[in-house]
Amino acid sequence: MNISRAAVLSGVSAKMIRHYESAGLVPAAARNGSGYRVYSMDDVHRLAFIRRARAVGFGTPDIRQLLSLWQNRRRPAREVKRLAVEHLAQLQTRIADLEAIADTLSHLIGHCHGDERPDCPILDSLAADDRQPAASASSKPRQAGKK
Amino acid sequence: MNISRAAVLSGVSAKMIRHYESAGLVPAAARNGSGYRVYSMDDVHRLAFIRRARAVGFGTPDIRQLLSLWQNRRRPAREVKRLAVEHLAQLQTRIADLEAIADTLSHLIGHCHGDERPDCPILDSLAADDRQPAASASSKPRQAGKK
DNA sequence: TCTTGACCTTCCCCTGATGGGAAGGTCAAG
DNA sequence: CTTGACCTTCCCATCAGGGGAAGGTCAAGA
Repeated sequence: MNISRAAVLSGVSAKMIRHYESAGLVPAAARNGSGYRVYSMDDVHRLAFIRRARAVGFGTPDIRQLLSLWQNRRRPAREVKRLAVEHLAQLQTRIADLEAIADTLSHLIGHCHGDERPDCPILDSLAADDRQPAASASSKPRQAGKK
Repeated sequence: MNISRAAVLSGVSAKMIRHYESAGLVPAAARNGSGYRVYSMDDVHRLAFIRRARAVGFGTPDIRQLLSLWQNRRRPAREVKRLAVEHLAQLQTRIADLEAIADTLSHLIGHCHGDERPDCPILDSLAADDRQPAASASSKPRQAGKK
């Protein structure tokens, strides 16, 4: 089958199929006489696997490893679990970071009256000096020797 | 002062100061006789404002608007609050998405024994067929007329 | 005065996943 | 043969940065 059919069956756009090929996530597709890429159902399954792995947030290097573990009949489940646990930890870190930002923001929003008046704690907070005065050095101290 | 001093005082790297200039977030800096960029404390404050806005996750277009609201003495706080509320909503959407992914992943992890055996529900789930069979069409139905 | 090295400039490439679009070749139906 | 749906490769853009090269400028010390 051609690439667009493989795209429909796998749920991965033709654009991304070519991209995964150039990124080495999938082996270079076979070609027919006119240079068109030709796919088998095995290829489609592999692409769908990639789509699902991406849907749970795995990045290219992780997916590469997952694919090779998937191919290998004798893989230990331990390896797969380790990858997943690491990835989950990263996700949780990102979530916590975003939550901290959201908390800050909603705090600011709660203090802003939000009417016609120009005074606004949100802007005030963005404009506030949050860095300590950096000791001395008046203008251009052309470092005597930094590192 | 030169760009590296402005970078230290504002907490924005010299690289990013140039980037913000080319992106139009800050007006083109004044130049001295040799073409070096020259900054005032006003410029530094503006850069620090950008840094803080980025720290709460605002993107370039939002920051552009926040800066112009900040400059304008007669702005209504309403405008600022609206931007912040919109941005918060986007943050919460992203957080919810990530949490859904994390939940899925931790569910899978919980079902994986993670030892030497090769059977692994994580890989099984990534390999599982999750798309309905797409009706018919056997091979290459070269569309008679799609859209 | 010359040397040195810290600083400045512009320009280009990289990230990661994805899409848009152009230029040009192929194929099948009418 | 024409048409248009499909395929190919290549380049560009996103976002918020960072890395680094090539080359000009400046100030301090010998």
